[in-house]
Amino acid sequence: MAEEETIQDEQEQIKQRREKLSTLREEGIAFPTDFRRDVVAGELHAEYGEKAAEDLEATPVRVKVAGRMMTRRVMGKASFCHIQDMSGKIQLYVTRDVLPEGYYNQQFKKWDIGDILGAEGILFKTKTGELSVKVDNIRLLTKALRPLPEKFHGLADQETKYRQRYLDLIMNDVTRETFLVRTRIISFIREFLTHSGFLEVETPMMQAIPGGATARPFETHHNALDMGLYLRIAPELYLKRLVVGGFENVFEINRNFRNEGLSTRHNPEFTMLEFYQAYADYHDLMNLTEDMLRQLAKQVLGKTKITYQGEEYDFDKPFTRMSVKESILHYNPELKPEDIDNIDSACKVAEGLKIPLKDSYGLGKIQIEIFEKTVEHRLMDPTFITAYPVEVSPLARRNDDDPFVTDRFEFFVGGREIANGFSELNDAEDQAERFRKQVEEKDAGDMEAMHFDADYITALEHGMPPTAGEGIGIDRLVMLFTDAPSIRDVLLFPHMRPKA
RNA sequence: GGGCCGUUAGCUCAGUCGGUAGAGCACCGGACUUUUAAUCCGAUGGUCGGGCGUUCGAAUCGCCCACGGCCCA
Repeated sequence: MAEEETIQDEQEQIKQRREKLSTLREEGIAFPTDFRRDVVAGELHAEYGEKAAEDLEATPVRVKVAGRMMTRRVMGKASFCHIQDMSGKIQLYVTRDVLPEGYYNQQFKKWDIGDILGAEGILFKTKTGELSVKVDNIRLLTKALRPLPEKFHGLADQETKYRQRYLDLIMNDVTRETFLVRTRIISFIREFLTHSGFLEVETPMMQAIPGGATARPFETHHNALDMGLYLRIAPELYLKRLVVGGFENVFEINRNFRNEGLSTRHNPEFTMLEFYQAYADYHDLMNLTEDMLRQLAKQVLGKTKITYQGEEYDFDKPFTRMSVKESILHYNPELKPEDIDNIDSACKVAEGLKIPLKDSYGLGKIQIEIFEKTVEHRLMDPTFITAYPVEVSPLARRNDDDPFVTDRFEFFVGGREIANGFSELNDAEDQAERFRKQVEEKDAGDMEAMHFDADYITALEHGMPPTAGEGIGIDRLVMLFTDAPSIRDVLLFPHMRPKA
């Protein structure tokens, strides 16, 4: 059966390449490991790209390069090819007469596009001025058995780009650049927070009680302990335990898991930055966020006007700040404050907007439904929305002047939520009461409602200093900065259904 | 979950009214010592996503399924 599949799988080109490999095996070591390069393509272009042909001739530079052969143009006794390494491409000029007798025809010409080569030679410029290596020693380091996608159109099929990301990375510069930017963003944030006095930590990915967010968790099982465990939906409660423990400023950049549907904005596992700062409040975090994102744009993209899907967002001008209620009234000018101030009129507004309501919804939840329906997608330039109702903020500190809302904000760009932060609820008794409310909702059938985490309450009872905390969705931030329409474009290996 | 679109050679794509499947690139053979989508000559390559049905005959029409994309909930 397996044999049958193999035969089916064997395309003509793969067969030919297997035969070439078989010959290589007979001739010696088919997969050598002893070649060492001394430079990568990007360094060569940076250092010698601007040099005149005469200068390169006057002081010969000898280099060893390696990479995947991406193109080849054979013209009788001479050939050009490009090899690609992590930093870019460099052209090789290979001629028959400087190689050992028979090597050019019997070896080099039998290699295929996609094979991985090591080459040694002198830098020079071609007639058209392209920096190239005049090769006098070249070896096949790895035989590729499968052909690459077509050189001109590259790899366009979305599904293959996601399922075989390595092909996408080989063929598409834009894809490579996207993931380089992703890494630069994460590096910048790590350095920014570290330099601001935050300590990077790691907290459990497997939790007995999944806390810190309202979402359905993945469940797993620990065999030796014979107990159920959950993949975390957020690190929040553990990070705040660390604040109780005296690690006053901490951050973690790591994966969260949520057992929900997939979309252009949702992947079951996604990367989150969470950070906590003691002796600070949510205003301090809004300021920090604004500062960090502005610097991030400058440093990573070299500009503060970001183009996303044809729209431009300015990170240079001060970010807008308004409350949930203000934003609802601002984007629904026909509404008066009293229309959303009590549950009966708010229900009418929601019904007018065709928002399905549940009996369990209080005024706060209804306001948020109205906000999500009429405001969220219109928050284009960077905007902080503040004063979220207590009802939808079970871990946030109650506002001193208006106990209906919390000292909380969310941050939006391009109509999408990027961050969520608040002054932390460090009143253990209030927190216990909020957990009880959540458990009631869970018992009433809300699969996303929180568990009661007694251990966390105990931690709070030991005293957590006044603290503000925030989470930033790294994937959505990367989407924004790389102009990616789907979260799958910024995840190296996005979740896919099994193919067959 | 619903709607729309897509799935044809290794890759990128055509395929008319239902009548035995096409191109470019890649690959194979040949020519060629500054090419860069190299060029020129010649040849090979197909489970048309899967299944069922309609039909003398299906890549094409119908139904079901799978996977993907976009939009909506």
